[in-house]
Amino acid sequence: MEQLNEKKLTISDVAEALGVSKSTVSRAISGKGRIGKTTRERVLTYIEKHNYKPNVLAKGLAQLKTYNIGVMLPEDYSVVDLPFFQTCLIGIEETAVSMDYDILLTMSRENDCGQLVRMVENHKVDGIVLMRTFTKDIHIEYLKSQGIPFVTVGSTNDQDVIQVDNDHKNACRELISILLMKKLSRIGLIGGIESHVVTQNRLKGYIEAHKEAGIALNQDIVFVNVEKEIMIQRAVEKLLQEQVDCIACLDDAVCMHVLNKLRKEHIAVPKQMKVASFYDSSILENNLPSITSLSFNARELGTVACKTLMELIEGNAVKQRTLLGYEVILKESTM
Amino acid sequence: MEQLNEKKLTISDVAEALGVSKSTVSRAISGKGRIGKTTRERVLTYIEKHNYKPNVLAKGLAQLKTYNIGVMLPEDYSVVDLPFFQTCLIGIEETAVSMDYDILLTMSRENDCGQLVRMVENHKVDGIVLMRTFTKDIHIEYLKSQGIPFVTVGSTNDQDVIQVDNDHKNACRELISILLMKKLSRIGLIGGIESHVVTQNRLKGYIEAHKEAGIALNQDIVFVNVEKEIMIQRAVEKLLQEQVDCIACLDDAVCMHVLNKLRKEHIAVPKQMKVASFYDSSILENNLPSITSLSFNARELGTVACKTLMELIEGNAVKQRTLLGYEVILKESTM
DNA sequence: CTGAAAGCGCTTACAG
DNA sequence: CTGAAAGCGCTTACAG
Repeated sequence: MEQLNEKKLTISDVAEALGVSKSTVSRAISGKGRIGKTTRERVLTYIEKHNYKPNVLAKGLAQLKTYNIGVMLPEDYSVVDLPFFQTCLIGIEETAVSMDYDILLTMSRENDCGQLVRMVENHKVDGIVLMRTFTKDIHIEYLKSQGIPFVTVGSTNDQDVIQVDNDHKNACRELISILLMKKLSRIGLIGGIESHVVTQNRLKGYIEAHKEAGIALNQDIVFVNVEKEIMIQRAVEKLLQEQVDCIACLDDAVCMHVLNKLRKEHIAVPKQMKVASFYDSSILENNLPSITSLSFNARELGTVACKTLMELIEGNAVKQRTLLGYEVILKESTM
Repeated sequence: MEQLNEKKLTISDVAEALGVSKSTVSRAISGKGRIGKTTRERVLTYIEKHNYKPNVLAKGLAQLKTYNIGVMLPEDYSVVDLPFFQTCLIGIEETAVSMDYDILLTMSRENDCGQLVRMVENHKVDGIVLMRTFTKDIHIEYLKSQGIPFVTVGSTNDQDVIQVDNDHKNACRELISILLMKKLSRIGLIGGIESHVVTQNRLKGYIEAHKEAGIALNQDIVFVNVEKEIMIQRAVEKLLQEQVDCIACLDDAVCMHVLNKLRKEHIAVPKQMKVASFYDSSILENNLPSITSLSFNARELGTVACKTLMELIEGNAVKQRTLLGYEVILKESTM
């Protein structure tokens, strides 16, 4: 590490110093091609000692690879979602690094894939992870048109897209089933953006759980596309009028607002109203009472997404859709 | 955009199609070197029409540049800090992209600079932005030893390090001064990690404000290194015993806990106790009462940091330290 | 098992 | 103003 100002070693330097050809050095390092065991070890010892590191750029140029994967992070996500993306990103990064890849980060907005186009056209990445999906997704359209390897974190209905997601439908179904079994037969739903595939999957789970329990669905207690505080408050008011037993929130931001509203109305949780959330961000962590919720392993999601992308880049076959598990965490708010 | 499966154009293809040399094409694109106006336009029109994009890898290899900057994000930050880093990152990204650079993202832990070393040794970046600094910072040590361009977001006492930060000392001084002028002469302080330079700067501001107001400092109402909930609760108890007029929190996570504790103790804010925070994350956004706090422009911070790094990479002189502004936002909690 | 050579797609002195 | 050539640091058929 003392090599301040010392010029970086190249493969030629190593070859010259050892009296072998560049090809030999290259083979010793990559492990590809036939090479004598002793030669190999001489090279390895030398580069170890002199801290030679190949220039990934040059390597990439020769192989027409970049050893970068692009990660598209939504630019506009809220505090609630941040920990999820952060943790997922850690999973991606760890996996990438373990395969000697790096992460090229870029931000996306729903209707602008300029950054994505730029990254692809500039030949800066070998593949891409899309961290969010829309029902009509121009990013996906573009990537498909280019034939570049990519996977999405989160589901799409597009059968051609390689995707990795938590099993939101079954997670939801299970949580709602449990609540229904607790004799909470009127479970209100608040939150979620309808154009997000995940919202649709959660709704499916909600519906299935009711079907399984033989309980009729009541559309009047389902409030989708409700995200702003005022709208949430109104939704809660209506749910109170409808005398639901429990309010299930599509995410923690919504849940937070629901809890605030209930506090204002002097409705005690869980005594007078049960509450559950389909998400478990750290934002609700310290709430009293503690909140029953679904829990997902974001890091694992990142890991699996990245591994899948790697397979894709290397031309291996992968599952078109990978669904990861979930946990139902029962806490005070539904006791 | 219809070029699915069509092979990427290279500079040779363009040269051949136009009956000129590769050098000419290169010059037309880069704008470097003498070139005839008409030739130049012919080339530009052609590449525009056929959507030719230079291979940045090859360009980089020829120039020994990568057109990437590395951004080190702390891996372990909390919900409170996330929006800050996120917004700052957006500023960095926008600036980088505008200069045709990309962001190589990596995570750091306090005592592990493995990822950083990897990124540098693999020749993957032309410069680096460190998103967080420590008083004794191995990342900084390493980068200095390598002589690679880098800037830090956040302050260091190291005079050799190019740094960009908000003026936390003066921000703090001004907020505390205002509070002191409001006849709140006993202002307790809670939170902050002493080894962070920012904490030291905030403390300096706190001290200066007292000096200017001619009010004696009282060490008994200053609680640094208090981060966990239980410790914060104890600190609040002690501050209540000491009968302070106001509690100033080093950040919003701490403030959140302070507010919870006060609520538990049935102390009304602001009636019985004023509260202020040195930070304005969105986490406290919806609090009632609204919380007086300092406000910083994270995006601008990112922009300036990135611009500074660019100058550095291009070998231009830059200010060793750039201090950006702040706002004091007075709200209900100190009324 | 090893080497010489061509090539990846660009840039940049050097001639002309 | 333009071109031929060398070079950036690697990889990889092709010979031997």
